[in-house]
Amino acid sequence: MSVTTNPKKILIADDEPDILEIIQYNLQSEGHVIFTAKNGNEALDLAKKHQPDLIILDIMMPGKNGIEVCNILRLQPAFNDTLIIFLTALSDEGTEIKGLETGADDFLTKPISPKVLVSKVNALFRRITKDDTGLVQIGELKIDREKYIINYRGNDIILARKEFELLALLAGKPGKVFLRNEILNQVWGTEVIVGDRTIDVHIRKIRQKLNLDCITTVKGVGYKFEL
Amino acid sequence: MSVTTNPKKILIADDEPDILEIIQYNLQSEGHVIFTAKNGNEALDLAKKHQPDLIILDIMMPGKNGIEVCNILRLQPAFNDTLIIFLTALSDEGTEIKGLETGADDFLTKPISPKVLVSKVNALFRRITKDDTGLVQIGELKIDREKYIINYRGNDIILARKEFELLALLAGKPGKVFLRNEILNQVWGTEVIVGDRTIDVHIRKIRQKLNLDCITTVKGVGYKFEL
DNA sequence: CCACACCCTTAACAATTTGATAATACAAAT
DNA sequence: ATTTGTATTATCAAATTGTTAAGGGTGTGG
Repeated sequence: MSVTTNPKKILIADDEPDILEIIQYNLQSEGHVIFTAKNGNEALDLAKKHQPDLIILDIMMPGKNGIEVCNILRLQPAFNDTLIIFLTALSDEGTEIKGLETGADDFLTKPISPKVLVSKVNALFRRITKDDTGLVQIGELKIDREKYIINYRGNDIILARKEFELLALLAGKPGKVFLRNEILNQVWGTEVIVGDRTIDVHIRKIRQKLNLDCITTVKGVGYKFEL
Repeated sequence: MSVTTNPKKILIADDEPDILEIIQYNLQSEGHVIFTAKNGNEALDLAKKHQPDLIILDIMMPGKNGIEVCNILRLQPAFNDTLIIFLTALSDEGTEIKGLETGADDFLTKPISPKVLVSKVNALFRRITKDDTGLVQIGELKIDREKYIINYRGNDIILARKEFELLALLAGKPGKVFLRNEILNQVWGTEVIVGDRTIDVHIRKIRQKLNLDCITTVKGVGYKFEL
């Protein structure tokens, strides 16, 4: 269970203290900030006050129930981007659909599995947080697969396609020695056949352009990336 | 069952024809465009070809299973924004968590309830569909998607439809390199087939009309927008 | 209905960049 | 010294993109 690098504000509303506690504990372990409410009205107050990124709402609560709360929130533009997950004891399809159509983003049925809860929460955050998964960083070297850019100490370095793919491959697993065969398969594909010296030449160009001793030759085996 | 105003491309992969058909039927009724695959490899091919907005993957499939397919897709920047839902017969918590951590956005367990399926799909689309204010601004460049108008430093610039769509696409994610394939799919659609030089010509016209060095060529890969 | 303007695509050729290879030099191990 | 494996460099062919002009299609105003 890793600590999230990007902590979020999460509001949990449920009338059962046990549930509240177990959810709170597990999401706090992920590094998030938790607020708890015991009923619908309290949830609304806290939501307005703290503008959480995610609200976990039990459907069955005294006072306003979860769906009512969700409806009220969704009417306010301020909560357009707020994620909402419903919680319910009933594995009732009708309720579930109603909840989703009300504007919820997901649904959890009790009994709750803490691991599933955490996974779902992370999945939702991953989607709305624009964390470019195409970005790899090793020390001061950044590799952005999406932008096709290598950046070292703030300087952009232009690599040709094969060079880029080769470096991206090696840097993807720093320390791992890639056999020449592996490299050929990954970068050139299994169809193409190229001569023995081709890889060397590209490695040389990368070393030259990066002007950085980061690719080590393992004689008779292959190459590895290391800072 | 409302018809969606914003049709999406959805790829479904499952080895059971019945499941395939029932999902296809229900999502088609919502107005979406459906592609189907019978196994993992076929799914990968179709995904590359059509760049769907959502992929529904059965976990248990001959050849490559759903999780493998997901892993492969998530490594490619072009599929960063593609939604992925897993499908499985086992209500196996371990598998579910593994799937979500692989980069899936949601999870459905068989037997599938068509209504829940549709609700979940809609919930996901609702969340990611950009709040199309129709107005995008990058630096001193304003793009009004509704009025089809480009404005740079106060001067309106008239672009033809294709030119506009092309620029709007690139400018939608500044810095990101769009593969020629991606561009073709987004601007021309998957049906139309145009020659190799068509994109270049439009790019040239945009560069000319904007008289601004904002579109960079990444040889062998594609184009990107940057101010 | 015609003339005109404009959009999209394509063909043809120019310009550029890339990637593979050969030839040669170097280094370490046997 | 010889063998094995890698580094370096220059060179050339292939791949990719840029540019221009031309033709078909569509719409508009007279």
